[in-house]
Order: sequence, then structure tokens, then C-alpha cells
Amino acid sequence: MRTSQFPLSTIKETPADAEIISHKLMLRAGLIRRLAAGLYTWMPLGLRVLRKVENIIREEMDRAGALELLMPTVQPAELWQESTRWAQYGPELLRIKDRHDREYCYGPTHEEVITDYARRELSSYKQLPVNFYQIQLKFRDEVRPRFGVMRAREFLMKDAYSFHIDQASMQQTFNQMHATYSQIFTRLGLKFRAVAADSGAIGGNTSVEFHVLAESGEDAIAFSTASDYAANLELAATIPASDKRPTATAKTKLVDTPTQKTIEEVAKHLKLDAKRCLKTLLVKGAEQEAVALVLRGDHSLNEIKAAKLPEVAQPLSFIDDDQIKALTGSPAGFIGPKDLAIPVIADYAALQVADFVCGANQVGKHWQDMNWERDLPLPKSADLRNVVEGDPSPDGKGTLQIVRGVEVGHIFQLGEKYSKAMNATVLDEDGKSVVMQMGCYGIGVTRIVAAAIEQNNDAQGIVWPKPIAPFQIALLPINMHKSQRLADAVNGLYTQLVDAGFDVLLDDRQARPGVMFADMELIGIPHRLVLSEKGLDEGMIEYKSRDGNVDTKLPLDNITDQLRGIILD
RNA sequence: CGGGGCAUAGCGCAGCUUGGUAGCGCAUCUGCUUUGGGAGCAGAGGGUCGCAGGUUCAAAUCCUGCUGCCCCGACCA
Repeated sequence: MRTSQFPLSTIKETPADAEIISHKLMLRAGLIRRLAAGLYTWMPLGLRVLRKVENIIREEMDRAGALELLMPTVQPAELWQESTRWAQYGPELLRIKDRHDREYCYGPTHEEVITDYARRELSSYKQLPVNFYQIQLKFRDEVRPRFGVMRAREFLMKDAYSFHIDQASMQQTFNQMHATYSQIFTRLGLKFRAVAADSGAIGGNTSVEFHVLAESGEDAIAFSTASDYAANLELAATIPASDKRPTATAKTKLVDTPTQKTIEEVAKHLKLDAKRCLKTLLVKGAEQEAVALVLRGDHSLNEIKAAKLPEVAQPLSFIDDDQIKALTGSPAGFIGPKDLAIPVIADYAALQVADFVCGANQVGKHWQDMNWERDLPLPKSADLRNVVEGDPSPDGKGTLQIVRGVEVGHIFQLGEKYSKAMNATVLDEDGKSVVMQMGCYGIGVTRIVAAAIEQNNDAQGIVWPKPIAPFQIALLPINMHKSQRLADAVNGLYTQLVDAGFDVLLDDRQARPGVMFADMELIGIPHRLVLSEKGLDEGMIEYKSRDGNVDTKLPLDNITDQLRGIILD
């Protein structure tokens, strides 16, 4: 490709709206342009990257025996009503009506459509297992689209759905997809981690997320320093302390905290560490009006864990101020676990605090030097909080570290969730009708592009991982317009490289060298060749790698073989 | 959904307080010079100042409503 026919749309100034580095660079390098909130046009240069990502995914899915198909983006409401998700899904589901006033949605995912397809097409166990996939646009009406294509409303996703006669088969394909995903992200040249996850709205049991590690990631991942354990922070477990509970050393007293309501204020007022304070949160109970959850002051409630407790009403919700007052006799800010008429559940860590401070259920009062068992009964304990750095790993090996990541893949074992609701059955060996087991496996294709930049950039711009760079080689002639000899040589070289199978971008603009260098670095082409008259005289061409590791001169003779060595390295 | 902010040339912004001829940088076009790290000079084109009302002799500027977009929050005892 020549820049005269493949115009670069680079911009020097950083767009005002862009917050994170990948978004800024994607706009500056001319990969995407915004159409409306969360909607982006992929420009020719950006699309080349997107296609390369797609192709790697496609190759690995095909290699794993999955079958590609393509389902519509617009889906009839009936299918969603059948799976009951029409009612479950909130405003994130974009609902539309056609001219006949029939209801549809723009698909945020395709479980319903594929399950409908499978129940029509699959009738025998002999056709199983089978794994269908597509690379298709999705639309999710995000509350707050941001960070460019990282959290866009419309995005490209690879989604696969497998069908099985039994759980063992589902498990087998799940394991295979786990391996396939690892292979895909490895081939894409990304630093990633597979982590245990919550399955969220898609439903089902076992699920594993794949995260590209990046500072700006929206998810926190906890992993063990000494084992393979890795989990989304939402799911990372804390374990009961093995040590004995510390013993009381002081006598309980009621202290004045006239205006101190938050843990921070109370701790400061009493000149104590927040770790010595316990906070009590009141949430709606499943049976009782409310349940008190007690946490150490420096810890934060994990709502997903709390919602799973049988005593707690789902979905988790906090009771309002009037109810707090009615139940405890005190407004929020002074609530404590002593003498409450509702169930009290304490986090494991909250039980390990002696001489603690807690609300006294009276305005302006807290208890100090309270102790479990001595001053109030030992409550039921549970894992209620988010893990923090340094917590012991739940598998008992090492301690937890926390890093941030961008979720780019998620694999689930759905089981019968959709197949049962939609009656997707096949006949088994005994001629008996059996509900199929399902797995589902997603990759955010557009998000991968942003994540790759997030992980690979410098002051000059993008430094693409080689497998997904829009071009492999930038060929830059110096003052070609002034020298016919140089023009001939460069054009010859270009043809030679293209014929050898390289993806080459020849900058044949009549631009100054500085402009060409800056543009090629911004768009992140991994290999740069510079040819000048002087170089021609010497029979040498300058080679520099975008990552800055190599900067040298190569003899022009036999250049394709030399490059093949460098590039395929 | 709650709070804050912004909307003026393709992009980034000033002008608005105190109403009166719409401006700067980048980009674009023309010419000349320049050419190994985002060139210089000279010139040119480009705007219903987000939309709709209102006040006024006069509105980008003041008032009201609407729309779009951005940011923060949605953890709290």
C-alpha cells in the first residue's frame, strides 16, 4: 500500500474527550472516529488491525473444530420472552419496533437465537457435540459508554455456543475453549491472565474470564504469589482466620461521637486505626425485615458475596433511613451489632478484632473496647468482603496480589439455562428426549484492539504487537521527488517486498522526513526501512524496529531474506 | 438514575462578566522557498455561534425551554 492511495488521518493534537491512552491514540492515529456516544466508525487503518485480530481468532476457533455462522443483529422479542430475559434485561437492551408494531431488540448477545437455531437443526445425539461461532456486532445500551471502543455501545464480538448431550461433554469443550483462548491471546501478543469469575447476567455456573493486564483496566484481579489461583476481585474468596481470636484487654465504655458518622471520622476522633472499628450495614433480609452485616472498618462489602447468603434478600439492597431508625432506634451512622433484634452476620476478619469500636444504636454514641462473646454473642460468620492485597490466598498457598485488567474474553458453562427454557432437546441413544447442555464463549474483538494499545505504547504513539499491526513494514524514501534514481530504487524495493509477501506501507507523499517518521511511529508500524540517495550509493538501507531494540544498516542485496529473518523472528 | 460542566470553522480553543463589524492556533487550498525528526513567507476559502422561543433599536453575549455530548457518583451506617 502507498500513502498516496491509503491516506493517513493522523492528528497532532490530542482530542479533548479522550481520557485513556488507547482512546487518544486510536483517534490520533486515525483508527476510529466517533459517530455518537459509544458508536465508532472504523477507518481503513483501524479496520486492518481489527481484521487481523479477527483472523487470528477465526483460525484458532476453526482449528478447535468450531463452525462459523452468522446470525442477525436484530432479534424478535418472542425468543427473549421465551427465555424470560425480555423482562429480566433492563434498559441495556435496545428494544425496537418494526412498521407492523412488532417488537424486536438489537442483540446484545445471541443465546436465544442460537438456541432456537439448535433446537430446529439438532435432533440426535449423533450430531453432538457441536460448537457454533460468529463474529458479529452487538449492541448494549451502556449507562455510561466511555474510553472509546473499550466500553462502546456497539462493538464486535466473537461469540461461540456449544451443545452437548451431557455435562461431561460440555466440560470437555469448555476445557478446549480455555486452551483455545490462551492460544488466541498468546498469538495476539498480549500479556493476559485467565481468572475465575462470576457469571453475571448470562447465567450458568462455572465461568472463567480472560483479562489483558493494563493499568487502566476496569476490573481488579486477585492472584496468588505462590500458586495458579487467580480470580476477579468480585469473586476472590477470603478464608476464616486460623489463629485464635485475640483476647480482650480493656473494659467496654460508651464514648461520645457527636458528629462522627463514618468510620473515617470515628477513627480519627478516637485516634484509632480504622481496623479497630467495625461497621454495620443493614440490608433487606430474605425472611426478616433486615440483616446486619458487620465488617472491619478498612474493608469493603462485596455485594455479590453478600447477595448469595440465604438470610439476605436478592437482589441485595440497603434498607432506607426510616427503616434504620425504626429497627435500631438510631439514625444511620451510629449502628452497631449489639442488642439488635435482627440476624447479625460478621465477616471473618471482623471476628478477629478485639477491643473494637462500633455504633451504639444511639445518636452520637459509639461503644469502645467491645469484644465478641464477652459483650455480645459471637455471630454467624461469612466471607462478606472484597479481598485486599496481602490477604492469604484461598488455596492456602501464598498471598494475594491485585492487578488491573481489561476483560477481553469470558467462557461459561451454561448448562440447561437456555436449552430448558426454550425446549432445545435431542434424542439420546435410548430414543429418549434430552435437554442439551450448553457452553458459551465470548471474545470482545474491538476491545482487544484498545487493550493491545493500552498495553503497548510510548511517547511517540502505538507500538503494535507484531501479529496485529496494520502493516508490517514502513518504507520511507528521503526526498524521493528529487531523485529519479531513488524513486526507481524504492519502487523496485516496494514491489520486491510485496511480492515476498510482506505487508508494506510505502510513504510516497512529498513529505519531509520528520513528518513521515512521526506518522509511522504514531501508527505503530513494527519495522521501518529508510532509503536515501546516500544509502543507495553505499548499497545500504536503514532498518529500525518500532520497539527501539534494533537500529542498524542492512545491505540492500538480499534484503527480503534478511527481513524475513528479522520479522519472523 | 443523582450531581457538575460543555456546546462558537474539520479539530483544539478565545470572545459572553459590561449586548453593537465573530477571532486565534492546527488542518485545508494557491504560489515561492525549504527538505534526515511534525518547515518558512505571502495569500485564500471556510460560521444560520447546538435548536426553539423571549427581552432589546440591536443577542454568540441577557432570560426560558429543549436537545446533544463530556466528567464524577451510584459503598453506606
